[in-house]
Parts: sequence; structure tokens; C-alpha cells
Amino acid sequence: MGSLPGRLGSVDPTSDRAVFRQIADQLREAIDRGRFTEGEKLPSEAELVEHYGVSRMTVRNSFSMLQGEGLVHAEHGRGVFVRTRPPVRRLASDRFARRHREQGKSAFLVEADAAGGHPEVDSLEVREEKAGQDVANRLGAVRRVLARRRRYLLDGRPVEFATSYLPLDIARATQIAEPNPGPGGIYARLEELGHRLDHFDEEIRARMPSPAEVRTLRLASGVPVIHLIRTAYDTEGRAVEVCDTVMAADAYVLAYRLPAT
Amino acid sequence: MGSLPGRLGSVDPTSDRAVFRQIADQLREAIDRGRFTEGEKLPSEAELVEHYGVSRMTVRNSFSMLQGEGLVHAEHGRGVFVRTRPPVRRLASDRFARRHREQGKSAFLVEADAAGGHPEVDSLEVREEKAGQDVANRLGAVRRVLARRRRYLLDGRPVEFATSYLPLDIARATQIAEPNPGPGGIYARLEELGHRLDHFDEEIRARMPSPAEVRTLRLASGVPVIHLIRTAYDTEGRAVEVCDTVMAADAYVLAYRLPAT
DNA sequence: CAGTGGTCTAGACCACCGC
DNA sequence: CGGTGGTCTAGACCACTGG
Repeated sequence: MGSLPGRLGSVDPTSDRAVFRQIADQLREAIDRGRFTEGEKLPSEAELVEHYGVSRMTVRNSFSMLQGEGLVHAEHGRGVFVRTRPPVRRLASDRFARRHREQGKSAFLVEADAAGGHPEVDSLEVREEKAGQDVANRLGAVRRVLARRRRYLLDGRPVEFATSYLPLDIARATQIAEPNPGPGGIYARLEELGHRLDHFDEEIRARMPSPAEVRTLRLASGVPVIHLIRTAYDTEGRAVEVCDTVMAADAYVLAYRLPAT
Repeated sequence: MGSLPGRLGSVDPTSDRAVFRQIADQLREAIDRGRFTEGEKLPSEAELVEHYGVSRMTVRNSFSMLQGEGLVHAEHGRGVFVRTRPPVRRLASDRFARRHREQGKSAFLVEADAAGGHPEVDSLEVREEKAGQDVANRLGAVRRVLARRRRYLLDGRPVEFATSYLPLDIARATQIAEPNPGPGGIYARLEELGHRLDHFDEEIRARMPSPAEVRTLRLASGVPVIHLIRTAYDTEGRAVEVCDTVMAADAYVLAYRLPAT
């Protein structure tokens, strides 16, 4: 207990700044300055109640702020801890290069190799369904599609949930409709089917996750998601796949190269 | 008041799911289903206290959840409202094409034109300073740099805060060091100085904003930021600029084109 | 078991908004 | 001015964790 005053100051109840904000400020600064290190347990609510002479609600309000900022996370029965940075997957701008497919690697494995982590795929689901408005537009007024849903994990942690949509006239009754699409992934199969890939268009958004996404990706509070929609085009200009991906934002860095043309 | 039961149900205090979560669920669903429309005021805390027969803290806890999800926002003295989607700036993958610069337009103006909004730039600051570790690495072990800071607004709303770092041996005493870099922006000036641009590398992350970023971008709670770091290379392979950009995530869609090569 | 965070109550006073 | 959200108190009981 004698260590608390050494790392945290006191609050001014007459200040314009709300007390719980002052407490949050002090905790934030202490974390930024490294007085609390990654993964370290913060003082318990009870300790802070005593240290600052405030009610428990006030302390909890401070913690709630820091959680919303993604700085700390609470574990029931254990304490509140400084958030640790998870290993990051870097998506390189050449991740769909043909040379990777020709080595029999899917894009996910290429990236996981680079990160040195252990990749897994689960929750596989392949089915035919009616295309949503947005997907239909991107695929060029297609009605029904083959949908491939899967979740990716890195070192046991879910990091990404993706759905690929392909026009039925291309994918039906091919290996793309099988759970395991074979070496090189569905892009390799598309090329074998005569759809030589020309380019991919990607759209990126970031937002807070829906409750369903929080469950699927086991997201801590204060972690946004990156929403990426990729459309693959063959050399004849036809959109042959739309991939809708939601990623845990704290697990990714996306890299792109833009020509100055 | 008679309309509340029509749009909202009741809670089960004996359920495993916490009461404030049940209330948040019902409000979320009502919003999703359009029973409350964008910009509409939700029932006041007092009304919900009466409707559900719970304490005010419980209701506030529900609102707090929805705020964290970016679904609603509170206005002191007015009420809690369904968040409205702001106009979005779409950053196209050809936004740095030379043809735009040759028309005398900076990248920001090109994008704003496309969005049909009214663009502004403020908080301009140009100074020489010591490069941070990361910037120094990206620029190739440069010590001191010219830093150009500015904030972009769209229709009066701050949407982006950016800092460009340029090696002093390139930028010092040129128009790049002036507040107004002239037509086509600093990239046009770099090319005039003999640094013909070859490509740009961009790195994208998403995270919750720091308190400083909340102020600068006037961010509502539940809005993440997109953190973009761009490095510009000339045809000799030298890094001639690093631009560090923080964007309000709800105001942007980023688009990229990847070759299938 | 003691210590931790999770939920909830029933109040209180304040600051801000719009009429 | 009345209605709104913002802050805060002083309790209470619960569920989870760890030894």
C-alpha cells in the first residue's frame, strides 16, 4: 500500500475536471510512463477507493474510461491489468502475388509464416445462398452465390472472420465448393478454371464491433475491428470473388504499395 | 409514454444476463430494426427507469454500452440520440496519381471534390525538429527533419490530422518549408526539385483514440481512429517523405488496388 | 476462505438545454 | 423554469479467482 502514493498523486474535488477523469488521467500517465508495465496488475478498486478517498463507483468509472481506450482490461476475480500488445499479423502488399500461390500456400499461411505464429482455421462453412445487395452489386448482378465462411486463429487466438462469395456458375461443383479448396487456396482453383486473376480491389473501414463480432473474435473492450471488402477480378474484367473480412484491429497491420503513376 | 411499451419489452431480473445488458440489447435491436431512426432521441433515462422499474445507474450502464459501440451519443441537457452517419471520404487508390498533381490539386482536394464536400485546412505548423526513432528509420537514418503539421476539415468537421516529415537536405529553404506549398502540394514540389516519385508505401492500423486525438478530431465516444503511415520513395529508391496521419474512422473508406502479379 | 471485479439500489447535487 | 444528462455517495449482494 505504501507504494501507491509513490506512483499516483491525489485528486482535487473542486477542480472543473471530474474526479473520475482525474483518476483516469493519473492511471493513464502512470501506464504511459511505464510505472505500470504491460500485463501488470493495477491497484484494486478497494485500494484506489482508500488512496483517493472516493466511492467505489468513481473508481470504477475511471477504469471504465481506460477500458474504452483499450489501455486496460478487467478480469473478474483477479484484477485490472495493463493490456498487452498481441502479436501482430502484417498483411503485405504482395500477399496475393501469384508466386505465393504457385508454392501451394494460401494467403493466410503466407502471412502467418512471416509473423512466425501458429495459424489455424476453424468454423468452416460452405453453402449456396442468396447474395446480399452489396455482394450482388460487386459481383455484377449475381443472384445466388457460393459462400465460404471461416475463422482464422493465430496462436490459438481468433483474429479474423471471413466470408468469400463466388458466382455459382463459376464455383458450383468444383473444388471451391469443398471444405478444403486444395493447395494455393481458392485463387489457385479459380486460375485453373480459366479465370486468370488480374487485380484485387480492397475497401477498408474501421469501427467498433457488434456484439456478435465481440463473441466470434473474443474481443476485449476497447478493441475496434477492421472491416475489409476485397473484390477479385480476372483478366477479362469480371468480378469472380468478393471476400468480406472482419479483423481484430489490435492483431493487424495492413500494408499497401501505391504507384506514383 | 404510452409508446414505450410498443417499442421496448421488459427485462427478466432472474436471467443470467445482466439487466443492463438486456436493456442495451432491446435498445440496440430497436435501433437496428429502425424503430428508432438516425438522429432520433431515445427515451430519457427517467422514462426508462420507470418503464423497466430499475435504478438510474442501471439505465445509464446500458447507455454506456451503446455509446461504446458507437451506436448512440449523449448530449448534456438534451438527451441520448441515435448516432448519424457522417459523410464519408473515400480515399481512392489512384489518389496520388501524377495526373492529379499536374492539375494543381493536392490529394486532399482531389478526394474532397469526389465526396462533394467543402474542404478546409487549419492548424498549420511548419518547423524543423528532431526526428523520432520510427520516422528516422523510415527516412533512412535522418536526424533532423522538416515537420509539416495540419488538420483537415470536411464541411466544418475535423476528420484528419497529419504530419509530414521530410529530410532537411531536401526541404530546407524550399517552398516545402512555407506554410503554403503551392499548387499540387509538396509532392509536386518534390518532383520539381528532381525527386521524381516512384511509389508510396502505406501502413494501416486501427485503434481507439488517445484523449488528445479525441480533442483534436472532436471524436464522439465509440469512434476509433485509422492510423496511416505513408512513406514516399523517389525513383532512386530514397525515402523522401513520411506522412503520419490519424483519421476519424467513421469519416473514411480507404480503397486500394492490388496487382495479382 | 479472502480478495477481486460485476451488478444493483436509492438517493443527492450539479451543469446544461430550451422554452 | 423543468427536463435532461453528468457526477458522486454509501451501501448491498453476487460470481469468480486463487491459495
